Amino acid sequence: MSVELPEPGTVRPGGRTARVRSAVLRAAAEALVDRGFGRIDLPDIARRAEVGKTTVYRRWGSVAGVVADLLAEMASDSEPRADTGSLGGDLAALAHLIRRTFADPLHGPLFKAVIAAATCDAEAAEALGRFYRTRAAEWEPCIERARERGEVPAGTDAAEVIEAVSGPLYYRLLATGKPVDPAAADRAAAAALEAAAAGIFSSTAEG
Amino acid sequence: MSVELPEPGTVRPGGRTARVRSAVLRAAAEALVDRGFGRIDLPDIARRAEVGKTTVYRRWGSVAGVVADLLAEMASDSEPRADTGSLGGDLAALAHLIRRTFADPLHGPLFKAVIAAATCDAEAAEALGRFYRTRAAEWEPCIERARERGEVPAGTDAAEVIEAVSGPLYYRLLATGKPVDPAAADRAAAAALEAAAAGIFSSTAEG
DNA sequence: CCGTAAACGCAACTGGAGTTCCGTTATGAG
DNA sequence: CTCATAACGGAACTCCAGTTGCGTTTACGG
Repeated sequence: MSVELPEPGTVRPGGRTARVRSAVLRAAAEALVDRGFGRIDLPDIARRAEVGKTTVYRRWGSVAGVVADLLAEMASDSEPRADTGSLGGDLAALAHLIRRTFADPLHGPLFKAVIAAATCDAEAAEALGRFYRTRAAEWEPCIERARERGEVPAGTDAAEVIEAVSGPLYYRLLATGKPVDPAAADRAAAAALEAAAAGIFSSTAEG
Repeated sequence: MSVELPEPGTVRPGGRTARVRSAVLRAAAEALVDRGFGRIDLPDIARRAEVGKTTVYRRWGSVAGVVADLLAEMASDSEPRADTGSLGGDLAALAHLIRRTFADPLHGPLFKAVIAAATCDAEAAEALGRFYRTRAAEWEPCIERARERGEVPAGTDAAEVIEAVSGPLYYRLLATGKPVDPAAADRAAAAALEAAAAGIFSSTAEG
């Protein structure tokens, strides 16, 4: 008697269904870049994707839903982490990766859109959280190697270090509007390194 | 021959005009809190404010416009800065001020809404930038006093220090979705202090 | 207190976002 | 290859956000 309603696209995910999905995600990225999150709607995306708008409403339901799916797609091709031989070098690499992403004419607007979507929609927020957990796990070995080298104390929390590097750059992008330039990236990395070395991010540190 | 078009509300800013403005801003804040930036529109705000929707369209034009004005209003009642006698104490006070703001059932959602508006609308972005410049100027004396006490080197940039404290907290709120708890606030303040003391935010520091 | 015009607000209109219905295409199991 | 049905797409519909026109209220200068 239970009525099962599987999400459209989950039972027959191949062929046309897959083509439609990739067309919609590509169209959404394009629309986000040249109009911004606040100025697009599903008919807009459907037109660009050359797909029936009914389909987009049925499978994604809202712009935020499409963005959440787009984000899941982006998470799958994760950037490789650095391995420069020192924590300072690795953190600088991370900071500059973030900076370059923001400066990129494609990915910059996309990231702002994704953050905007996350503030409006729980599903998008969840997708964004997953994305950053994945990213943090990817870079965790850098901190582990630094611990082995004795650059940071045992018990240093990798996620905290990454947060300290990323935070100021995101703050610039989203809050103050100041440019996220190379100098800002260097400072963020250097500050995080200094704090990590001092044991600020170590759980076994002074209470 | 030049056609002047003053913004509505600028020529006769008193009496009814002022009442309408405060009613609209109050209604907008209420709507933002219990529906979120992505789910409100101007007719919604006009209904809550018991004001003609024509008026709201004429004076503010869009939800982002209302949010920008709301932000300007919020900036005017600026929080007082701390003066605990040590930079560590002052930065911790700042971090906890931010944390309490995010946790506040009124201001928390409001801040997320404001950031979302800034990603969608240039005017809102500009208003947000002004807000943070004001906030940074307000707290700048803390760093100045720290320099006099010899806690940080000369040439330490106050805005950079504030950015280092605030950034990780905003990153949690907007990107990872991890809770902005007291421990996170303490870490952010401690990390910024460590980096500042090491001269990372000093313009005269090692090149 | 009066008069001008700034600002408001009602009502009627319009365009398009979001929904529903149903016929068509084509996936994937057998 | 065949068939059941998942998924798509056109078309028609509804509803309301956003706009316009115009009459009413009222701030504020004199």
